[in-house]
Amino acid sequence: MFQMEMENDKSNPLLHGGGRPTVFKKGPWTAAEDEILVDYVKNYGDEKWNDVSKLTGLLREGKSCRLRWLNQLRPGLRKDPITEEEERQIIELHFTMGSKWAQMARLLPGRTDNELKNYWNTRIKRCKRHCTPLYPPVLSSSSQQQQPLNENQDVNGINGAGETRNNNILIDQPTVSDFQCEPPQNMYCDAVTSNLSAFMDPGLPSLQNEDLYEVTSTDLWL
DNA sequence: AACGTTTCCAACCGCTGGGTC
DNA sequence: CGACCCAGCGGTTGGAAACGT
Repeated sequence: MFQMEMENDKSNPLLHGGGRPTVFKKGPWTAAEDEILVDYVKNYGDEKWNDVSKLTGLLREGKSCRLRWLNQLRPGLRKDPITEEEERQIIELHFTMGSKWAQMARLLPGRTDNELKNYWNTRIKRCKRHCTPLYPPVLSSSSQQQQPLNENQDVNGINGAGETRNNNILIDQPTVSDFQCEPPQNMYCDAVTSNLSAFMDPGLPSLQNEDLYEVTSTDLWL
């Protein structure tokens, strides 16, 4: 058993004198630590994270073990880059759910909440720099229509966390003032592009001579 | 080649809510 | 019913890699 092996290994730096250690290791995980954690989950399941150090001698906080397992080690995780289709889904989901990363991750098999959060933070930075909208007008304009309530919404429009809502849509995202430049008074986007692909890359030119749709700053800077 | 900037991502921190005593 | 513990979650940070000049 891995636990016995570890306890007998006097040279193992991960060992401690029994019980829960008072000081836990931090920083990047080693392959050896990963192996111990995977072994623990095989034997005890992916709950009781505070027992990991006690049962395996691993000098990691339960919290850290849980995170490592969920985000890196558990089976079924996808390691490939986020696809265009997934990007569309993330944008749509964020538009309707706000920053509910864990809920969003459940709808995107193989992706983790951390991954989605990282993606979105990068997107925010990119949009700020390019002065482009976080959400495409296609979504923004549809917000004027009835949307299904999500489970976190109350009936008042503003919740206790300071999040505001547009109709029934919970929105917690950077405000206009968070962006480096002023929002445009108006802006033209290609309405023919009813899917979101034109907005995947904010660097793409959006001005067209034909089939233009005027997007107000309200649409763009919710 | 060197340097600065941007992007990506793993990991930590602090808070919250549910369960238990 | 309050105190405590713990799992879960979202926000944030920091380092490495990639990219641009």
